[in-house]
Amino acid sequence: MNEGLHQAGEDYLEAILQLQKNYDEVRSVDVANTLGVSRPSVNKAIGVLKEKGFVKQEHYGSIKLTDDGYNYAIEIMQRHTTIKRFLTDILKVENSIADSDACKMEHAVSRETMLSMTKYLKQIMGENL
Amino acid sequence: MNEGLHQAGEDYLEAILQLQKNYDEVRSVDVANTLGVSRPSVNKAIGVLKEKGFVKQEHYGSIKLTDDGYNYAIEIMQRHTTIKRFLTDILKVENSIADSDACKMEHAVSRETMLSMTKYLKQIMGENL
DNA sequence: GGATAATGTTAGATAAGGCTAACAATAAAA
DNA sequence: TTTTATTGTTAGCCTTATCTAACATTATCC
Repeated sequence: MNEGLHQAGEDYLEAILQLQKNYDEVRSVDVANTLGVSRPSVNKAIGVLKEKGFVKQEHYGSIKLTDDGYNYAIEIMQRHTTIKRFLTDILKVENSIADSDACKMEHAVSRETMLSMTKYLKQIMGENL
Repeated sequence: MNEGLHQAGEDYLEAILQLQKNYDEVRSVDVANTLGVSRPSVNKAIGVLKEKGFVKQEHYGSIKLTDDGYNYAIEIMQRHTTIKRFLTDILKVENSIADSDACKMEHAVSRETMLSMTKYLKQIMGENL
């Protein structure tokens, strides 16, 4: 239980967090649309996330993050935000490319590097952050 | 033919390039040891790379990169080098972490971002590059 | 040069992550 | 409140990437 997830699992958590912020119920069809996968794929993925204790869902019910799932999702989202900001503000990468790169990089970067990146960003951008 | 590869395929090409630089014959057992996978896994992966025209190998013979494979491998290696240098020299990430992060990031970053990163690195590091 | 070791290959299994088709349950509309 | 549409679930298949076990081939070493 509660091991780390790979890219796919993290993407699901992140999508659920986003939807949870905008709507009071997270439906699996919305997760499917957000991620561009089929409903059965969501179903299977949610099953795994349930087993690992990141998500809860009753039969035919809506999807909810557990505390662990929420914390995990928040971390991924922060990574995304930080990396994207780094790419746009420091490296001057165009917005949409920065976003899609951040999507992939957020799963590849260690905690140590994330910390260094955050520190650097603060140091360079200062008030403009 | 000659489509792009995913992480695994790129890792194989990169390993082959490295071995090719250090030894005159690239054997699949060495690729296996380099990447920490089994010989059959290498065998199968090489089969795919052959189909895609990145590698050639005769039955029971040694592994060689095609021109396409070489160019591809060089690009991956350059990404690795650039990202690692960025992490160590700009973000001050510790060497071994920078290396393992670069290993993963090299497959996740767009050409555009690589260009920006290279430019930034030159600009900041100047002569010390 | 023949025994032994190392390497390459094949076959078949497993796991993750995706899909479609079909059915079940719920929600929406008439 | 039926009918219809949408959504959730299940079953079964595909692909990728890995593995082990077994066998084939090549190298190495007396």
